[in-house]
Amino acid sequence: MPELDRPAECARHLMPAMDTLELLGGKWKLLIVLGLLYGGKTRFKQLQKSIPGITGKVLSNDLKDLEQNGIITRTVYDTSPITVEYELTPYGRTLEKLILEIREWGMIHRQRILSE
Amino acid sequence: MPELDRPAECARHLMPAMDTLELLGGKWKLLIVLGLLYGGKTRFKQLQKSIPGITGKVLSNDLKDLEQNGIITRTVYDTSPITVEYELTPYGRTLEKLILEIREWGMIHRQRILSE
DNA sequence: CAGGATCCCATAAGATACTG
DNA sequence: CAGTATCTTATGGGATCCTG
Repeated sequence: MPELDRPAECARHLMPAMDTLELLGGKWKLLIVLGLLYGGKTRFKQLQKSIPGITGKVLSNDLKDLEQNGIITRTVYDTSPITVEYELTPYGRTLEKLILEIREWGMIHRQRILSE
Repeated sequence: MPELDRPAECARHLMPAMDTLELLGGKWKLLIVLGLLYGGKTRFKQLQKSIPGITGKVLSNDLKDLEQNGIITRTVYDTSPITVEYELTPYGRTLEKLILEIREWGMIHRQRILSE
């Protein structure tokens, strides 16, 4: 039996996971997507309020990043003052299962911590 | 219809996700767990080779962290030189579904990127 | 309202050398 | 082999102020 081809193993097993980590990495991105999953189309300020602790700058940066990755869309309305709404794309919504799973595990983990 | 109780919403929806992020956060922890999922009981050096790019220091730190969180066990064998093996705990294995899901999404994402 | 511009800092992570 | 110690750097993120 030949040794495992490590580089190939890496490409097939680890790299896709790294891709996801890169896309949703950082402290807030996943929570932003989660917020949009629950809130639907949401304005900037409203989104910020739904994620206690996040600053405007970080939210702005992360939203840009998510938009460039095709996860969300940004729509500007020419009101006065202007309003901007963010929304998950269909592609972004493919993250739903994953994110709910992450949250689910966290809930179980919380039970475990509390019952210790 | 009353306004949503934001703090409570936060606690129920966002905090569990943050918990998981904290536990698996950083650049490598998830890959370490993934490596142990695939490789089973694994020695330090072997684990390092299975995760190209990770340095000994980071691997060591992350393993300590995962051990303290009950995700993995560390077993020292009194050979010469000593060998140390790491293994997922049953609790750690509850992360399997989640981690495979993360990888799965990354694979689909990869397809999407390549076919653009 | 939605964010850009700045400044600042803590910390994660990399490089390297060393040890029981 | 399985780490630890030390140093260095990059950057993610926080705080604050400003603007169309």
